[in-house]
Amino acid sequence: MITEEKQISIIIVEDFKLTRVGLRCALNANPDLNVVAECENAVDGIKEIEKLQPDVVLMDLGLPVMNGIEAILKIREHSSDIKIIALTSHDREEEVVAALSSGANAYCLKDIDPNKLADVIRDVAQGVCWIDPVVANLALKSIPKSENISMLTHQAPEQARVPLTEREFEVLKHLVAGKSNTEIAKELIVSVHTAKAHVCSILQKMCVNDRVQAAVKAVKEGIV
Amino acid sequence: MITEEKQISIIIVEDFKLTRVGLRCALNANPDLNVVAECENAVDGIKEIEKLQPDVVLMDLGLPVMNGIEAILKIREHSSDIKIIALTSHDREEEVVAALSSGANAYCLKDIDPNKLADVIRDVAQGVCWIDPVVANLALKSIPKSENISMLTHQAPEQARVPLTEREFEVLKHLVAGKSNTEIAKELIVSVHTAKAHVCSILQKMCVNDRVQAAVKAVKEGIV
DNA sequence: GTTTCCATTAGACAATCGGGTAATGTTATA
DNA sequence: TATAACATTACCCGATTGTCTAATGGAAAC
Repeated sequence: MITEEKQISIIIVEDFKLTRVGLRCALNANPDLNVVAECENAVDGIKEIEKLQPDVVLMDLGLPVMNGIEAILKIREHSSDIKIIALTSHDREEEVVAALSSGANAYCLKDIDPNKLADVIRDVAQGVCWIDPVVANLALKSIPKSENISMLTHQAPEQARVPLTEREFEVLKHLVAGKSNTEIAKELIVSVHTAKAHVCSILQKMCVNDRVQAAVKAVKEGIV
Repeated sequence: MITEEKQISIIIVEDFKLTRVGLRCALNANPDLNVVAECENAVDGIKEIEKLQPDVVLMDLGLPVMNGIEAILKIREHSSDIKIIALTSHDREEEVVAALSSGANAYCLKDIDPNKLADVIRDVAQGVCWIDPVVANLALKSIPKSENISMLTHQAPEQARVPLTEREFEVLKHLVAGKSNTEIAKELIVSVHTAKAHVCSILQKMCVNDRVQAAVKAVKEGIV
């Protein structure tokens, strides 16, 4: 599952220069990791991230002016593909939950072993959610008990979901962005008829009645 | 942080014998891992776990009779130290959330690379929370937005968002549910004109162009 | 080589949507 | 009391949506 055919590009956002340099050195010692930029504040960080589209962002939470959580929210407004590792030196509960619910994929304490951090980066680049032992319980506790656990305790009927095609998936992303059929068509350089056909197909496959339901379902299930 | 001075004891709970044997072989190939018991059902599994007090439990979720989630709940009644890795072959959303909220520390799909699984076990034994890429988004999405995220993000001045009225909030909920203006009107026992007026107002206040964007924004910001 | 799946295009149609403007009654708050 | 904010209703109109049927070409699977 975890393949490492090409380098993982990384941007570090961290206010302490010493930590920044330390991270870069430690990570660049790994041939498959490539620190493409370092930023000392969130504003620069967001700019660089939009420009360079890295695979992974190491985001310090304790930044001045705009803090890490705000930065994560900002990043998530535009991109959901970039993986974000929240870095911090302490373990305040609210911060853990806030970071993860804001869109961070992982949560590390700064005293992590550099080699371990490299491993985590590789994992997270593949989409893994990784949470430091010190705060893992906090994060897990914040997951609400499913109100219908009993439903699961005796097998729920699997509802054979029909998979979307690649093209439909593209259309869905635009749909979730709130674009009209006309706009989607323009974006994909096809006729409006095509866009409509795809949307129609998406609605049927997702078992929903209209594009709003499709968008909401897509967001809730994280398929964006 | 991750030290491996002594062996990690493991109990496997899995109904398919072939998978069980496969897991044991793969794991025992690692000198630091030690499979101390295998069980083909949850009842035996719980007994063995209580008796042997392993470091880590590999718990299949798709067990017959008493399924994995029930088993996890049972285990957690007595012990919180034992680390539980939920194993499954599919990726049903409810199951992911249910497993984690029931007390699992990690969630793996069965198609994981055996060596990777060994790594995960080492991590989880240290308390790490590890969630497979395929379902990581689902898990993270289920973490509720901290209501006081604004406390951590000294924002607010920039946005100056107009607050929705109670009525508009009601309408928004129906909108997110994918209902049409007509349906919303029926639900709230008002005329379609009223529903439209509210929707129009919602769109303006939320600074979006159409109901899809409003719905997506509402879901993403957790105001549903 | 045939069949199946997918992407593409088209026309037509009823239903719905979103934006105007405007009016009325209620309820707070100043 | 007066002013503001909100909920409510109404009409019009252009744009958009979702569904239908139907056809074509390419690619993959059998």
